Amino acid sequence: MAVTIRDVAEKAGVGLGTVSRTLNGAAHVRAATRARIEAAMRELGFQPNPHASNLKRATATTIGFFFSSSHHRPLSDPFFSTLMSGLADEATAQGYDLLVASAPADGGELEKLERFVAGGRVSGVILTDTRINDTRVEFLRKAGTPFVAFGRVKPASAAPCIDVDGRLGVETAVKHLFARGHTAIGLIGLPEDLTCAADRVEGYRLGYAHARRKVDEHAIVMGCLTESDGSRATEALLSLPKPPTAIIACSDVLALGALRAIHQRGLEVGRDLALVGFDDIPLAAHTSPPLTTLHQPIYAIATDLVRMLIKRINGEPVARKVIKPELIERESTARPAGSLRGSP
Amino acid sequence: MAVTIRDVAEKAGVGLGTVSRTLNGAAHVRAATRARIEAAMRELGFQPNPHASNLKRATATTIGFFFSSSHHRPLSDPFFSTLMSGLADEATAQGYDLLVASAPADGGELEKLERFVAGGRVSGVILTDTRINDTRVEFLRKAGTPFVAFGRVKPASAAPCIDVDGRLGVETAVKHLFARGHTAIGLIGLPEDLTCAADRVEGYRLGYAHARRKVDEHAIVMGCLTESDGSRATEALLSLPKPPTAIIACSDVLALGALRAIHQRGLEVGRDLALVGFDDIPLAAHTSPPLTTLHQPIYAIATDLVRMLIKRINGEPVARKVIKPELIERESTARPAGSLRGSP
DNA sequence: CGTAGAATTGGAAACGTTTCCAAATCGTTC
DNA sequence: GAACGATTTGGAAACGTTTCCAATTCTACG
Repeated sequence: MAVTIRDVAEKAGVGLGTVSRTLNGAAHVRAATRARIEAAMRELGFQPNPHASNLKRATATTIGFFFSSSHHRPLSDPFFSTLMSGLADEATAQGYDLLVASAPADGGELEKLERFVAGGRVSGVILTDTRINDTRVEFLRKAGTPFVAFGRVKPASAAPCIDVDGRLGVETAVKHLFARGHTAIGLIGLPEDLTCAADRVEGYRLGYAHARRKVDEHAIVMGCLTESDGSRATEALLSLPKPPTAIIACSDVLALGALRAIHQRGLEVGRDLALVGFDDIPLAAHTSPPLTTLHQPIYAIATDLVRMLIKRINGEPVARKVIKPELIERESTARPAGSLRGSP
Repeated sequence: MAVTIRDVAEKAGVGLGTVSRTLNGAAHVRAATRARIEAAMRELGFQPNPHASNLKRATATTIGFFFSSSHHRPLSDPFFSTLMSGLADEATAQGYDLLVASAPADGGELEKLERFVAGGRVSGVILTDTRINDTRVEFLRKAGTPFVAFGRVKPASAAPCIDVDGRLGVETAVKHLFARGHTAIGLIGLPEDLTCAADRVEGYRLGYAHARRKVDEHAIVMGCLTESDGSRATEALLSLPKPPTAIIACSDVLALGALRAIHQRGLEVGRDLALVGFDDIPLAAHTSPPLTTLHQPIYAIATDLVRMLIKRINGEPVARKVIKPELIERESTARPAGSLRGSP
């Protein structure tokens, strides 16, 4: 049987309470006593039993990360694993455990979430890819569980969140392309139920409005989040009677698909067509040609989410954050439209 | 305060023990009684407190997944997130929680692992990317914690594992390339402390031996696991006095780097040079040209690891598994060597 | 209907902490 | 050195389960 607080107390010749106080911040313990207790702990190899303390405290030092397994985002999206790593690193650094659960968006999501929250299994939850009318948000708000989200949260009062300003991002991209002489820009959008989807389309329209140009509604294709979706959407765009000379894909994985579709048409990105992605996954710098894209600092966002959640758990006020995506210019948009092959 | 087992017992007019038994498999509870108890549970919205049961049972229904954050594999490797998803899905499906922790391979890894294991925080651990003389294996073996690993485990008695037969895989690739008329094949290897690294090099040598050819030691370049490493290694291979006409990269991410480096030299994969990857990440089917690669069923491996671990936790015997990677032929090796531009 | 044996049931004790209150000790000041 | 407040300390009770044993209730059979 493992060594308990009682063994430590006995060995150090003190009471149970004193050992417990030493464990938790050492308030009201004389330095000499504490030293003795700590020595005893070391000597006995004492490890506090988390279950006992969780039970008594009716909470856990555990953060829950909940993601939809089969929603839109493919499992292999580098976005996801970078986020995951940031969460794990920061949670560990802050002395929290990270509990991970997945559920298909369509079925049993709330049940999973309930189990997650029930009995204080976690002290707070992190959501990602928030949706319009997100039932998870509603559920957590009702349950009174502290949570934060990556992606806008609808009743702003429900929880703080980190949101990347996709509107600004796409608008910047559109302006960038217009500045390089493009006139017809295609947009590959995200699944419409994601909060960020509408934003990005809006940014697209803003960019057009700013240039006093009229949006060709056929040049907006809504996709999902996989590479194949990107290819398909690009096919559609290139088959338009008046195909665009530039394409903005709302995620890098979509852009990778676009890259391939363009290539398969015998065209070359950067020479025949411009392409802009969104995310700046590490791979984006390494495609051929390297991809101009809107950078989201995903790892930093992940660590920040953890810090925000912990503050929230501790009852401190936390403000929502909006991050401006930065346009990373690479070769996929290097050539001005006028010099593109096949341009008028 | 939450509703407890005691409230349920009272409401259903039964004793504590009966409710508890109903919760855990309903052994020795009459159907009528159980129905009454379940009704009471539903009515009161009872959720068992996991901390209490963990404390009493001195264990948790929790699986720990431990990964090295900054070892070699980049955070964004799709390999990793696919694995992660498989673990999460299967653990959830089996009624287990998944606890995730990361630590840099060089510092504090064992301390993290200890905290992980201490006090029964997890009932078993899953490791990945096992290393030669892996201290984690040693630690877990000594601690008596059930664990399984993705990657060979050295004292085979320590734990069951799933290993992909990299030797066979690379040998197959070499044979495939020889069969297509190649004579000089470069190999981009993995970090040498990984158990799988040596295997793959060995497979390479076997393939050469089988063809009664002599290995050019300069054609073996050890890399890490990032895209840039792949580029760098490819640069080195292409700068050899007698550059290879085909390259095998020991991971798809490395192959992506190779793809770029080759492209930057003005060469084209599939036309001027053949390329084979390892992993078959989803992207591999979508590069240009699509990548011939050795398929590892990562998601299936992940779910299987979970099942194996649970068996192990329950004391059932579990055998190690060796998976044969399957060569997926795509266009990156489509053309026989004789037709390659610049071939003799 | 009685009885043995099996199946079901009730409830006390225990898991290892934290938390509270009362008791003991300390340090100051008169 | 007495008195007093502040600080430190000890330990019982409680957190919500599980698990055991003993007690009770069934079932089947003569």
